[in-house]
Amino acid sequence: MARYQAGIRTEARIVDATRSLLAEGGLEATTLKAICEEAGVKAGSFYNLFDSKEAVVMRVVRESIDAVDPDPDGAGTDTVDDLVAAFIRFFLEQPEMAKVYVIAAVTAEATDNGARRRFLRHHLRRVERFADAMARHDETLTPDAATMRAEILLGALDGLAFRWTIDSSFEFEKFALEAASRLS
Amino acid sequence: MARYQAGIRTEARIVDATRSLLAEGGLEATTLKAICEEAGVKAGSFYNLFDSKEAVVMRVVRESIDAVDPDPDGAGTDTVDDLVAAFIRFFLEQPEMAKVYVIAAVTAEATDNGARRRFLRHHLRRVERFADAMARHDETLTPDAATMRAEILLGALDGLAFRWTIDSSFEFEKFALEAASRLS
DNA sequence: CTCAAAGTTGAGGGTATACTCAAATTACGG
DNA sequence: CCGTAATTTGAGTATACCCTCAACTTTGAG
Repeated sequence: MARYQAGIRTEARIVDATRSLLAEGGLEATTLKAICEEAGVKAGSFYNLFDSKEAVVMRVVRESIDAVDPDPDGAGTDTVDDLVAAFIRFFLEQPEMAKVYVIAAVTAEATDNGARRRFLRHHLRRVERFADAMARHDETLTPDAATMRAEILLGALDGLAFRWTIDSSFEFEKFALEAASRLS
Repeated sequence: MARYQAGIRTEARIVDATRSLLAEGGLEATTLKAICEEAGVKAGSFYNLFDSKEAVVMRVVRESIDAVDPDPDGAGTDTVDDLVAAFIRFFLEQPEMAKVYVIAAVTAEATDNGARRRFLRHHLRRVERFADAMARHDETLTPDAATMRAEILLGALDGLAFRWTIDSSFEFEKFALEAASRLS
């Protein structure tokens, strides 16, 4: 038998609650208790719909990243500038979410539940997107050279974003754009 | 009355135990219980010598970073290459410690106990070291331009190191050196 | 309607954490 | 030695967390 509408609505409320808590107070504020209270649901209901707290957190983070994708359909029409702008937008518009992403990625290494591999896959896809855009713009670029440039540019963007998380007065956008112009 | 030798030795044992645990299993393995067991000390003794678990962890991380400084006395003789090499060395030789540094820096933002400011101060000092070394090498560089270059280079190094923490097969050193040559 | 499956409840299990403190013990200058 | 202050003990406190489960209610297709 198919799912009931009630369950689907509850799931949506839990996801919304998680997103709201993550955006406002980061991972620290996003306890199971808080999620359930915000969603108006008891713990048992949560575990009827999700395997773990981590599952819903990862889902929200993933959705947030996808939401700023300049080319969600993978049509191959995005430029490096588009991609850099999307990256900057993610960090400026959703700083707490970005921090959760960083923390989750770093700590995922300890727990071998496949989270690390997911992060890596996501990163590699992003590298590929950047490299493709670079190759489209400069046809003399070999694939390997494009990949290297993409890794370094993404590294710089990640590092500057990290820099900004520990000092919100850092002019992240300015430095990120400068880094992009030097590295693409 | 002055400190007893016993207390000084106990403090050293606790620091050693913490360093060993951090290096082997990261923050996750470094619980108060584990520290006390490894050091052969009860919890009460620990709190007679340290204000908190965080205090000893931060001390060990700081000492580890200082241990690879190419110019500990600040004589102003270090080159950009020296600084980059020291950075790479810290991550390659003490990967768990590096991860602890990253996690602590990211999560420090939530807790306002001054940890964030310490990280920022440390970063700014490093930026200054890089910028000075750049300015010494190229005297036409204005201080502002040198600072910007230093921030971007350090951002790239941080980002590539982060990249490496989620995939140990990533050729961190190769990419870091390439980034340094493109950005300095 | 019926009734099986989907969804919900909510108290509490299990576990881990950092940290405290009054009392006992030890170090060591005088 | 003596006495004081440094050190150590270790059982506990306080707390927070994620998650479970058996009983109950609601849904909606046939």
